[in-house]
Amino acid sequence: MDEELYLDSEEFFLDEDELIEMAELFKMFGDSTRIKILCVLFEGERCVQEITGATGASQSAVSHQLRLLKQARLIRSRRNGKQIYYTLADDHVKTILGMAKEHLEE
Amino acid sequence: MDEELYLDSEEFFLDEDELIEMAELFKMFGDSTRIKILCVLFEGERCVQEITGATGASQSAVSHQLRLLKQARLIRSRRNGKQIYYTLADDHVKTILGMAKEHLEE
DNA sequence: TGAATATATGAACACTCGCTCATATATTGA
DNA sequence: TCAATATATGAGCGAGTGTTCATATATTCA
Repeated sequence: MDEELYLDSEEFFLDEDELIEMAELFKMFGDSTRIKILCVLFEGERCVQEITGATGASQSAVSHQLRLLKQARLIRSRRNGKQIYYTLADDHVKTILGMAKEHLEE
Repeated sequence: MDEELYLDSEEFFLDEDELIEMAELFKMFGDSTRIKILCVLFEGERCVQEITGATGASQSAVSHQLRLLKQARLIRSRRNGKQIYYTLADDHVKTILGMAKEHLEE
């Protein structure tokens, strides 16, 4: 019930909280609109208009998803005048997507 | 609408189909029961009973999730007598989970 | 063959998710 | 201050998800 899962000799293990955190993280990658947004941000900082244009989703849909991505700490934002600019929070996002792509290419 | 997303100088890009495939892949990691199952399989081949015991989920729940993981080609199965043994399909699973863990530890 | 065991499967349900639509908030410039 | 622009937010919906419960299928062994 409350046991930890120990993973091989490299001491990779997850307790119940980490498990849930990890599932939450992956849920963020489990939607193509969000992946699109992240991919757009791979190229650098972008404002909502730009993201909306590049993804083809509605302004509202993009805004909702940006909120989720921000809550998950995958992206950061800063205001500049009327626009709000978003960037990837760290490089792991890119690495994780890269791994996934490698997996799919087999 | 139908545009591809080009990602930085490394030529990382995704067309619409790859985007959906990738989202489907990540959805598989987006549930703690499934992550538990994958983690159990990190240690090697396991039968359903063992997986059920290690995860604490019901036999039926485990079986349903194993089917999804198999459909997603993340695991393989082989029958040995009454039991069916499951294994990870490749090493990327481990790498992807490892990346996620690294991300969460920051 | 028949009981016991291991696993899979289908239906049903509560819950979650991503979207749209309408509207609110924030900022700028006239 | 007011209109225009950029973004965020809340309600509501249709679709999808993970579980349980009951049952089906497969295999072994007596």
